[in-house]
Amino acid sequence: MDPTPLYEQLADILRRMITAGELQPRSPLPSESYLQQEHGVSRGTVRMAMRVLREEGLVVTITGRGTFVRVPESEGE
Amino acid sequence: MDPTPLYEQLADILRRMITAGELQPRSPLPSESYLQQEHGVSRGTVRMAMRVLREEGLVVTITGRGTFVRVPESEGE
DNA sequence: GAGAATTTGTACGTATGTATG
DNA sequence: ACATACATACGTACAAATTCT
Repeated sequence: MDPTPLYEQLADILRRMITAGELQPRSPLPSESYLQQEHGVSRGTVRMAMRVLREEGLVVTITGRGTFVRVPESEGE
Repeated sequence: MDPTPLYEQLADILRRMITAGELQPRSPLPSESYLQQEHGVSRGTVRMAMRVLREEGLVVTITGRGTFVRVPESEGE
């Protein structure tokens, strides 16, 4: 029952890369189009995963730039 | 007793905004995602309400743009 | 500065599955 | 069986911001 949704699975993968230190603070996550192709999911699904991480305060997204691992000390950046 | 379905209720609200002139011809209706959050319903329910209004000829929807109050004189626009 | 390419943001279209009354 | 309502997941189109050539 209730298999974990794809966007949750993708969020899990990215979350681990962050908490494991593979992705350092301020470093960019792979772009949406990359993740889309790499994981064989739609852009909407990628964006849902990103939203999960944003809501957890793990990443920050900037239009036209990308999504970055959040610096712990920053409230707004 | 069949309480009025949510999508009918939402259609009623939007229809009133149009007939009351709050929403002028060619002006955009609130987006699906906005209505979704604002009324606490799913996107499917919002879309059903929109379909009702489209079938009544009250609004016209354009992919990637939005849904607009129909101009009375236009058959196809 | 101009123009193209990249990246994220927003909006609608469609399909499927689940649950409830 | 059927209508309602939700969630997930695919797609297309267009807009905005930034970066690169």
